[in-house]
Amino acid sequence: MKEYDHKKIEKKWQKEWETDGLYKVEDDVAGKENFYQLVEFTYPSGNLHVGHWYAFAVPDIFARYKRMRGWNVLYPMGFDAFGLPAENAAIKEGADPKKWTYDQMDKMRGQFRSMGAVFDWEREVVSCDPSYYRWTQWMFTQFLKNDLAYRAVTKVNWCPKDQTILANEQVVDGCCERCGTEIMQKDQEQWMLRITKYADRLVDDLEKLNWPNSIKESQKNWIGRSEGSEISFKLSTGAEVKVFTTRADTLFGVTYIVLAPEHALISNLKSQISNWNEVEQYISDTQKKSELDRQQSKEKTGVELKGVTAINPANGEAVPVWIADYVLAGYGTGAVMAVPAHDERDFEFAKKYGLPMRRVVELIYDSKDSPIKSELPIIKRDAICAIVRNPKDDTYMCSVWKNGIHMHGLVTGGIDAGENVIETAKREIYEETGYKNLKLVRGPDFAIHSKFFHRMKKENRWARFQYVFFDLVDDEHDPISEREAAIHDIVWKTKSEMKDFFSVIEGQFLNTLVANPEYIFTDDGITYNSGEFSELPSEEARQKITEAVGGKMVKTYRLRDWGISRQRYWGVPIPIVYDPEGKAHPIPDEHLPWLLPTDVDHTPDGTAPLARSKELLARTEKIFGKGWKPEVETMDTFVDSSWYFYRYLDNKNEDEFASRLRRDAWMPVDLYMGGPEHTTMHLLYSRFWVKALRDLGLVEEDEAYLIRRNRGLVLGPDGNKMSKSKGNVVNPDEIVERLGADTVRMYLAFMGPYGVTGNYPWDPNGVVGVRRFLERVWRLQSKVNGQMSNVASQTLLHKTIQKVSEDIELFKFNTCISAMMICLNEWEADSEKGIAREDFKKFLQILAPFAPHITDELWSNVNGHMSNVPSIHLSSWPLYDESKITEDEITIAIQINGKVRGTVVIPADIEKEGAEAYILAQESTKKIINGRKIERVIYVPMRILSVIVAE
RNA sequence: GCCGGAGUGGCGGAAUGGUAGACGCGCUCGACUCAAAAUCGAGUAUCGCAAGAUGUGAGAGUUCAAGUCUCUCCUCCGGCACCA
Repeated sequence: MKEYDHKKIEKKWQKEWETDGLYKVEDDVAGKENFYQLVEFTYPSGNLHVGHWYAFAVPDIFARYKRMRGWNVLYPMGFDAFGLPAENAAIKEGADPKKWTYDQMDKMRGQFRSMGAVFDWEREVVSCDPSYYRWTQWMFTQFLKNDLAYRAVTKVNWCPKDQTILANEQVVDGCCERCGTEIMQKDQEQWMLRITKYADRLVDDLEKLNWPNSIKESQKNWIGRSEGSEISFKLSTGAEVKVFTTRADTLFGVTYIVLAPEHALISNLKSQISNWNEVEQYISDTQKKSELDRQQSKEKTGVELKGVTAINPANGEAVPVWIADYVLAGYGTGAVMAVPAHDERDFEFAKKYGLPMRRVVELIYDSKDSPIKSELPIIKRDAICAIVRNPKDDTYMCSVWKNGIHMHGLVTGGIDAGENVIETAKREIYEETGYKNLKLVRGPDFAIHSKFFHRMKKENRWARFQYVFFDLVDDEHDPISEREAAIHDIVWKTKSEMKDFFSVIEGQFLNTLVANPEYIFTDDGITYNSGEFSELPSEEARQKITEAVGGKMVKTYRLRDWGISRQRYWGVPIPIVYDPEGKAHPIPDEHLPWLLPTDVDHTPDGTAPLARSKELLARTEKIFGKGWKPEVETMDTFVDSSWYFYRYLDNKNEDEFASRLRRDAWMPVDLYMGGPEHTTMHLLYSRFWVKALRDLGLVEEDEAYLIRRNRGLVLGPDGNKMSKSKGNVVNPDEIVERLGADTVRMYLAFMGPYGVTGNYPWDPNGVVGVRRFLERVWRLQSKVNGQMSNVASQTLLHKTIQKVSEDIELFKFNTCISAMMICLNEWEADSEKGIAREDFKKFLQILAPFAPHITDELWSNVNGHMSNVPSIHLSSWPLYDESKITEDEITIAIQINGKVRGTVVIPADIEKEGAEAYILAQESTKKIINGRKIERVIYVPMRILSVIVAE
């Protein structure tokens, strides 16, 4: 037997597969269903790193498995070849971006081939190729004609280092996602795509996708839909301000309104504003602040617009109008109504500037101790709840009810006619506890509404307890009446003890109140002090109040339209020309592709390099006439990747981006595996793109990716993210050279489950472990003989087939490999008997997707080239035989009082009742039970016998 | 702060509510060898000589039985964040 020579074997089979066209994919194969598996096409960085292997070689296991399962699988490959990195690298090396990119792609194709993946290179897609971007341009013109693309002046994110505009999605913490430079805000005209038109569908359609919850939630967060009301406030000047609020239920609590400094109305009010200088100063100060500064400044600032007031439409009250930069111009209506009693930010602002607050929503809860009885009427009461602190030891007065009527645990009582809250509280404290020297420290302010059944009075109560806080002045107290003494005891509890003492809601609320003197109530509750809208649940109040003041319920989104203009060279030219009047026209279809000119110095200087192209201008004038000017901006590369999966289907089609026939054959993508970094960018953009194409009647589906799985990250051996500066980069070429592609593929699959976002350090020893496994498989061929397999090894094999078949469907490649290792371990331990050829062949088949080269070699070796199947990869996935998996004997664990004390082996064919008696009759069981009285027996077939005995 | 996810040996990780730590790495001992590597065999959660006890971020709960279910809390990762 020769040694396992991975180099020779891998080279041989890669060549063989290519010669035989083994992985060429037809669109329609009789008797087979199509399966479209996708991974994001890669950027041509010029060098394949471990991340690429993890991204492409591991999913290849699944693609190969699906093929063996009888699917016609398309798992294509291509290059996302436009964009900044190529351009920057080219500039750095003084090379032409095009040449540089094509050179890198050549290098990478060779590296990709060493993976032994099933890519059909005939279908390759290259986004910077005119045959591709012709369709990117065409789609843009279609969007333009259907009002999905438009040109507008907007605030844009400008990266001073890369000298280009960035999409919101490309700005992270106020810095450029790519180079980390702090971005600037700038007004600029650019081409926009109307993604906001799809905001609702982008949220709602997530429902039907088999995607991880985390991606769905991230996309929802990103879109940031919030449902609220738009309400108009009339100003004293006659103008009107619309505000957006999600809390219309608090409208009666408005004590001022705030406009964003950029609000368009402000300049119109100039003549009425008495402190205009101050206002103007504030606005210009705000404009000078960078976005980052504005986000990070915690201290709220603002200026009152003196001489102007706003009328609260709910109660006709005049309230002051302020401008402040905590209100964002770009969200909602750029103006808010301020309710300091129920909003943290308004509260902070009001506190700083001495603005009043008014509480209009209170907490309400239904008692769980004593729930109301639905057949009885509910009687409302005003009541107090006294919180009495002993300042000496910081404990609080609580009462323990002796007769089980416990409802509150504090001193409470109804307010009598003509009595005020403080008097009531003092009277109740005296009656119940005898203490008489009290100092009022706070209240009455907060109130909570409690609905409960009053057990002594036998009636339903809806009590509004107003909280009053006292400190004990001294310990002096009188004896209390016998009647009071009979129902409760007074105990003193610390803050933390109180938490456990009360029912959950009450305790939490109380603790918050006690701990935080500045607590404000921001939750939904029940309205109060709100005129005819009082005592309504928040939800209901929002609707009724909005309607009553002539407002409307609206949805607002955080998502902005997608700006696609880039002032760089290496991208798709935006297919637009301007006539002599400056009006934009799409380039007609017959002039597409609208080629990227080559006569350009593309050193970035903040202006679009295409503006310097004589070639482009000349072409424009030649086709459209003198005075016409070309658009000089290029497109964001996220446009290219928004539709690339269609082009794989029909990459040579010159008449359409993809024919209906091909699209019907393959779309939607069945399985999309990729990186978590694409969650709110590529995945959102391309979902929008597909929906837009569908609305234009260009495709059938409105979601392109049925199943999405995000992969994890491979870290360096030191547990850190691989980076050149840390010197922890693992070079896959070197490992492939030394240990083989099969080993690298399998090791990456073995590190942990695929399709979950986890981080796995690359363990150099771990790779060797996988290599050892393959060597042992290799050596096992010498034990293969033509004999019938024995029962034990068959049982093992079929269990292994079952485990691998099940786990591979769940992308748990790690446990598949583990199962195959177990099988090999046991076969080896028992190897004198030899391995039946048929068993070994089945084992190779389940290993084939993981290690395609070595298995094809061994397959041809054990078959002696006599097989009618020339490659193992054309064979069918072996099915396990249920009858071979069942064991004759099973091991049952014996549990005594919940603890495992031993095991018993029983014949597998004993019925449930029989088994119980059989196990109990075993000597070993009796020994464990040791004569104790059996009180209960629970038998779980195949697993465990749980015995409860008297101690 | 809000939303989502995760916490298990020295490490990566296994465990339909049913014998926690499979499999791999590492480590220890042994065989082979002049020696080393490779390979093979035995062992490897913690404490304990052992019997046994303890153990899945912390604490409660449900259950005959909890890594798994429920609640509270802590830590880490991802998304959003002065978003009204």
